[in-house]
Amino acid sequence: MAGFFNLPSSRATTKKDQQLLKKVTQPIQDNNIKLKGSGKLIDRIQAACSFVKSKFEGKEDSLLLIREEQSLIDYIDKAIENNRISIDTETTGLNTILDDIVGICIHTEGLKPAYIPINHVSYITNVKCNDQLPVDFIREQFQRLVDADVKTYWFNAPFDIKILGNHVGVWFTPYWDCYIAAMCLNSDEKKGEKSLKDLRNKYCNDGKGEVLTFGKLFEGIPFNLIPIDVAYLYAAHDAIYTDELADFQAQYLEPNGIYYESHNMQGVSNVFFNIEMKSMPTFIAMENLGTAIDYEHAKKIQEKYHKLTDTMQQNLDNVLEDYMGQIDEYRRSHPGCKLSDPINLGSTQQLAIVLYDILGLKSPDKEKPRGTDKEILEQLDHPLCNAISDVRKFKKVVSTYIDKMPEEASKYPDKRIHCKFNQYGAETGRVSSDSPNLQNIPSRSFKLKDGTEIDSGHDVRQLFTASPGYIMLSCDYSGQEVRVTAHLSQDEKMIQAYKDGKDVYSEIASIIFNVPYEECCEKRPDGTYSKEGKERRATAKPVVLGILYGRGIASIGEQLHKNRKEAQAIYDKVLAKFPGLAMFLEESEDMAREYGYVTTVWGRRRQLPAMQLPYYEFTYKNGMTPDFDPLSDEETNYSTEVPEEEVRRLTNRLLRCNYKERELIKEKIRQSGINIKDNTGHIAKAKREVVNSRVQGSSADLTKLAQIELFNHKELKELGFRMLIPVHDEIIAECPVENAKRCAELMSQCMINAGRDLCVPLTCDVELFYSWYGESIDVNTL
DNA sequence: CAGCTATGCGCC
DNA sequence: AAAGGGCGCATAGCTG
Repeated sequence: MAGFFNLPSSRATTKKDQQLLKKVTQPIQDNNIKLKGSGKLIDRIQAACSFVKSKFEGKEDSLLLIREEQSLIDYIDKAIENNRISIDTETTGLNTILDDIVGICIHTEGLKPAYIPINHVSYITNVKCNDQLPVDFIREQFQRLVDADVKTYWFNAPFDIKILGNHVGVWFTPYWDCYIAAMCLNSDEKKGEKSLKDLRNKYCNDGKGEVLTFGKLFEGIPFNLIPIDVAYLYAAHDAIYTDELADFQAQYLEPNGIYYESHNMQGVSNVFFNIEMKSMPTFIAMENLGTAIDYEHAKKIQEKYHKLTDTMQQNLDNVLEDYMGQIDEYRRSHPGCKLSDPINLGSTQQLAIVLYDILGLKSPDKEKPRGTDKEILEQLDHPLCNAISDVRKFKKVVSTYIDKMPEEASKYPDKRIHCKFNQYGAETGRVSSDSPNLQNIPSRSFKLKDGTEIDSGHDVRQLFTASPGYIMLSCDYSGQEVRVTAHLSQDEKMIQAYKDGKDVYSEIASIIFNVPYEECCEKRPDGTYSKEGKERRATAKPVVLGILYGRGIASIGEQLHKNRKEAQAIYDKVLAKFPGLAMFLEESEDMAREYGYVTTVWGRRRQLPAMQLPYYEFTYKNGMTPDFDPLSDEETNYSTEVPEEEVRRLTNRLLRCNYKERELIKEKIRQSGINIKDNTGHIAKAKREVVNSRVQGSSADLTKLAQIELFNHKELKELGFRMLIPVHDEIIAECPVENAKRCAELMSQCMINAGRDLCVPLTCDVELFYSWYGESIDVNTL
């Protein structure tokens, strides 16, 4: 294995290399790969091939190409014996359902990394290449790994697992995903530098070899067109990189790892193995199953919303008519201005010109003098702004949801919508979703300027429907984040409130509105529904979350329509009522400052390096200290380092003065030959992230634990229960209609059980629908 | 032409 | 002085 990395330099350092690289990275002129005459593509393939071959000359024997049955059998035997294998797939694209598998890279200790070609096609004849093992045989062999429960190592496991599942027919349960491990170990891994190669170079390369940088080589060339004898040279790396990276990570994450104890990795290891790796199959299952779409309903609302969009656009055009004179006038007097012809009010730049330069309006938001967001448009309350607001709302909902969802689903043979869940989508540990994002589907209605209410929440959500014979279940944690906060803070009053079956949002609403607790609940003590109570609670909710996420007093006041003083009083009163909460806010900050990270209930970490930065950093310009002597030979003479004492003095001076003075003092310091790096902004942001990360991260942990519980529940499985979409504190699922009652009970029970480690009770609300957010079905009527 | 950023906005 | 956190996506507009 060590010898494998003694490769010749893979960087395009020679002139010839550079020319070759340039050639192969030229854009493809003709994307129609079926066309034999697509000369450009053929040129690029040939160029890429000769480049790879020249780089690997003489090294072909360090890699194994598996084209015979016995060869694969032997390899699988060895992997079973080792109880470990790394797997990586090569495909024609990134869609695990629509694209196809091209080959598989595997590696196990004691054998060379190997490549199994499956679907390579000659780029000249467009005919499938010879000597590729049949898929049925590969399935049989890989199934042996599954049956023997061999530990499988991957990078971005869900992708490869779905590819192998959908196109080879074998479903793996992953043991180790290096990507997820990397995020658990350092959630701060820089964006865009999270690829296998990036991470492997960062942590395993120790300068012992150059980076293989021909990742771009095959960009735009479908991998199945790369000749096998070239493909295997390139492809077999990934499995071995996976191994290297996993070995590095295991030093921290495996209980017998050398850094496990010394770095207190118990919590992180728990999150990796018992939350992340265990919940991974739940995401894989949801992505592959997808969600049914109600195409009839889609057609109906498409008609309705397109028509209304046209009406709104027409209305805007009419209003605009009145101002065309002024606009044309401006065009004449400002040649070369950015107004297009015809004018595009969807452009924020052009709209700003109209509002602020032509109409002479003044932004109500001092921070955004040329802002055009909905708050500003609303406050301007100008006929043009009002018309634009209406158009925007419709365009958003039509383009992002109503037109998009059916279109997205139609791509798939099963006509269901298959999004992607990014299990570690947020640095806090939250899941995100894309292609399409199913976690931001409208849930509320919006109002038009004329007062008409458009119920986009119901209209759009009902696009998502239960499979035939099934019914949808939606179950959400009530007050998930605040309950988690009660546990994290160990605030006795909060805990007691929950133990008494009270709602903390309502408790805080009673402080804000200065009315008894009972008048701040959605339901009165007699069980009847209270509109005012619900509203008060609903007002308190963002205030509570605001406090948790470091929202400023002024901003809280704004939301409550109170002045700064009143808002401060409310803030103080809330913290006085829950002293443990106040302490939690402080202690979390201390934790971040001391360790550089904060933790969740279950041990997840989020790195916040800004918390350990000094407020200001100073360096002497040009490395010249004030006593710089150009004739001196002493090296210290060139130091850029400002003495500690001086740093302290300057920092104090900057911190103590007010905002106005600060810029002046900064300028003075600069003039004295010192550069200033101001970290106060980063630190302030990190301070706000501190508490949020703990609360949001713990909530994410809890929801993932719930998914695990639901997925592995034997009875639920037998009842045909299956999850569809997790939406942060809520899980959408479906089950056969006849099992609805039992599934609803179990669903709620599982989700509550998932939080058994918390010191507060949890409550979950289940609802049943035939379509998401459609008419609520009473279990007893089924 | 793709790929990037800025702005705005949907959700929890 | 004032500052809410976490996402993904559509559109406009710029760049290479």
